[in-house]
Order: sequence, then C-alpha cells, then structure tokens
Amino acid sequence: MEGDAFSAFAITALRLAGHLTAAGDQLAKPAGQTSARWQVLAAARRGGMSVAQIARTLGLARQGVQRLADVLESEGLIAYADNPQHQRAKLVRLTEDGAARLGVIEIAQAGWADGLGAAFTPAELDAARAVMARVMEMLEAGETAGG
Amino acid sequence: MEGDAFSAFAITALRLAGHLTAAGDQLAKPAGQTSARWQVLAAARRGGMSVAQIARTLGLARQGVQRLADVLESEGLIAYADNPQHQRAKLVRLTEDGAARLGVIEIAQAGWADGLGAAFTPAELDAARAVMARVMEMLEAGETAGG
DNA sequence: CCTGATATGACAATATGTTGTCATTATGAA
DNA sequence: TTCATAATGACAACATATTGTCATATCAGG
Repeated sequence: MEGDAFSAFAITALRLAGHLTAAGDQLAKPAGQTSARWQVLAAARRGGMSVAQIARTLGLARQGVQRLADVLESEGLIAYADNPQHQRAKLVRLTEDGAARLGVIEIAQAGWADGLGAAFTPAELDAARAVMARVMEMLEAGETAGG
Repeated sequence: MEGDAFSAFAITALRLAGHLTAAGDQLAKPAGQTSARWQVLAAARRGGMSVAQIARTLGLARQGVQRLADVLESEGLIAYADNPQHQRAKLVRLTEDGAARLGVIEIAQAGWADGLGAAFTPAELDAARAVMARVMEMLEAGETAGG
C-alpha cells in the first residue's frame, strides 16, 4: 500500500512540526517573543501589507493575526500606518524597537540553522523539501476543491 | 550556507503540518471528531496506557491530553479502568462507541493516504521521512540538553 | 448615483496546547 | 520503616488559532 508509506510520512511531519515550533519558541524567547510573533514581525518588516494580507501570506486566519498584531502594536514593536488605498485596512510597519527584537531572533536563528544543517547535505534537505512541497500542493488543491 | 537550505526545509515543514492538520480535521469531521481527539482515540485502542503515558507517546503535555481524555470519557468514547499498578493513574480503554468512531475515521484516512501516496514512490516518501526523523532526533537531543 | 459582492476589523465562542502550582500516590534508598 | 524524590491528576492562567457573526468600507457594474 502506498498509503502506509504516506501515513508514516504524515505522522512524522506532524511530530517534526511540533519540535520545530518548540525550537522556534526557544530562539525567540531571548527577545521576549514567540514563533507566532516572530512570523508577524518578519511580515511587518516586508511592509506595505495590512493585517488581512499578512494573514493570507502566513496561511492563518485573519482574526488570529489581528490579535497578535494588536498586542505587538501595544508593545511598540509594530505600528499601524494610514493606508491611502483603504481607510480601514491600516498598513503594518516595523518600528525601530521591533527591528531590534527581530534582529536578535534572526542572529540566533542563523546559528541554529547552520548547526543543524551541517548534519545534512543540501541535496538531502532539498529533496525532502521538494516532497513536502508536492504534498502541500496536493493538499491545497484538495482544500479548494471538494475538501 | 547549509543553514539556508535547512531554514527553507523548516519553513516548508511548518506550513505542511498546518495543511496536514487541516486535512486530518476534515477526515475526522464525519465522525464528529478532530485530529487531536483522533490521536487520543488511537492511543486508547492500543490500551494499557495511562493519560500521562499517552501524553509522552504523543509528545504533548500531560495536562492537554488529560483535558481531551476527560471530554472523550464524558462522551463515552473512552473509559477509565482501574490500574492494578497505580491507584491514581487509571488506564485508558476504548469503548465500543469509540471503536466505531475510530473505524469511520480510519476508513476515510486509508483512502485519503492511498490517493495522495499514489503520486509518490515509496522510496521518495521514505527518504523524506528519514530526513525528517533525523532532524527530529537532533531537536530532541537539543531539547533535553542545553536547548 | 445605486446596488450587490467582497474585504476588513471587531467581537465572541470554542479548540488546542503550554506552563505553573498543588495535593496525593508510588518508588527507591538509607 | 522512614524519608526524599518522582509521577500523577486536578486546577488555573495564558498563548495560539479557528469558526462564526456583525457593521462598515471598498469596489465593480449597471
């Protein structure tokens, strides 16, 4: 059964994601952040996006990102800027404080990724990533279609 | 930089997991369940495990599994059985109702996995899974150590 | 200018999962 | 047996994320 190999693949992927999220939380912790906030800060640095646009980019529900963004705004790490294109949909901008926090996280992340990546060949990682990406494409196609 | 390949791998893995969880929720939905409940039901079928042991098997916090198990017990899908080895740590057992629900889910899951798995060779899936498992082992080692 | 469809933010309810704390129960060493 | 330690379940607080609903704002077509 191909299904058995695929099921094992899926179970491993889910468990791996749990560990990766935990690792991301540890990387973001010294900056007083979490994986989820880190994602929003990184999106804010790109700039020119509203909360709803960021949510679509991250593949998350609009409301969840809105909550995170409101917290980050109250802490001064991001700011809402008027959007000449849309009165309600303010643009999310990274503040200087936010950029400093994000920098701390990304320095730690780079060292972490280098350390773990050294145990693999780029070909191994890329091949695995390609399989994951193909699965993801198939799942996305199924989601928009029949479910 | 190996780190770049690894970072791309990690980001893809996290996004894939989101899609897999969503797919699991869809598979479990006809049985009135979710991915998380399905996991606990499957563990209950193995039998002979307490809530804390199930939590360790799934890599989740004891308290979260306890909450799910209490809900499933109140719905009659699992039952707590006395544990001769431990007065407080009751053993989790799947009821007939629970087995029926789990069966519905697993029939759907088998078809789903066969359909998606058909697009890949077992060698591709196993190679990708092996890389994910190696990453997971390294992360687990790092968590228990200085992580 | 209207009108309907869509996008957006606000709010609420719920699900999942974590961390922390506490009392009780096992376990193992002295 | 006694005592320190670990394991367990109960409870609370919080973080993350989803779905649903609503009012308002924007946009595309007539």
